[in-house]
Amino acid sequence: MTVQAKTRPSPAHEAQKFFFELGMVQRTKVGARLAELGLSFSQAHALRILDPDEPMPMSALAERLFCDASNVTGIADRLEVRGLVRRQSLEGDRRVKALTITPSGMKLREQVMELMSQPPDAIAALSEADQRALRDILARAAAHLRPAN
Amino acid sequence: MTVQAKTRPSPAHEAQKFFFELGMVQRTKVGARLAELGLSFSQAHALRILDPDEPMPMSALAERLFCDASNVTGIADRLEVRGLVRRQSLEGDRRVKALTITPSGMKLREQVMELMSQPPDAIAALSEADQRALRDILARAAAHLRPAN
DNA sequence: CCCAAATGCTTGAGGTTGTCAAATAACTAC
DNA sequence: GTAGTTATTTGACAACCTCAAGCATTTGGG
Repeated sequence: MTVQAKTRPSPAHEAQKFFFELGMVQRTKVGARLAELGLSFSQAHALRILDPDEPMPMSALAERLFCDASNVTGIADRLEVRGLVRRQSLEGDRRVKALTITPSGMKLREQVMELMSQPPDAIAALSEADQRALRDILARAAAHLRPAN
Repeated sequence: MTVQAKTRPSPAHEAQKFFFELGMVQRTKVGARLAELGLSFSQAHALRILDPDEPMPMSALAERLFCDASNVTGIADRLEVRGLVRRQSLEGDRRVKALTITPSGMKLREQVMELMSQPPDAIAALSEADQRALRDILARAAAHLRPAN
């Protein structure tokens, strides 16, 4: 009998491999399209997170971006210079500066949303049934993100 | 009748949203674990791509990393300084420098493989059936990556 | 054979992201 | 009101990334 080098990877492990591969390709494709809009990935992601109707404190944005608050300063700077976003001291607590999207920022945000919510070709090429099943499974997985951690 | 603001997003669009969310969380978690090993994401990914048995030209690595060749110079530099990797001029064409993993690099590579192929908690928490279905669907999706593009 | 063009890598300039520690300003509680 | 917290900023530093230019080597045509 031949040597079995390793036990066969679990379904979750194999899923992870494909997941990573798809994510990597998508990230670079999206990155290229964003560059055409003059946006970095982080800038675009920030623009996407900001609520058009509700100014968001920079610390809250940092949390959503999973990064240090000092990092948000730079990102906000670059967005503000381009007139996409405005810093607005919160009344009641002038320490916190909330970010609002300008009309010009809203226009760009639309394009970013469109671009980044587009599924990768590899997923768009799946059958209707697969797409539906994928959505449902990922929805269940994403649900596990909230409660535990 | 009420105004229907937008048409309901397609399954693929919704799947993409969850996909992105899961990927984002996983990336930061893995990034933190890699930092403990003293590796950046790019360095770890490079280490993972390198074939332990077959020296890989730097240009080939650049292609796999979806980045400019000049970028690989820096990444290889940092890996080489730490003794994880060695540059080796290819005999037959001394222009190309192929990267080989050192024994010390192999040890670290093992840990990186272990770490990065671990599925995120959110996926590990799925039922066996879901994990299997997810793997199969993603495998079909990933298959679309090769031929077309 | 020899020179021009192509190829693989490196270098340098310039920009973004990211972290940490320290500074500043503003609030809160005693 | 003073001491301690909290939100943002600043500065120092490192990694990543791209582009253009440079260097060495190889290749191909005359």
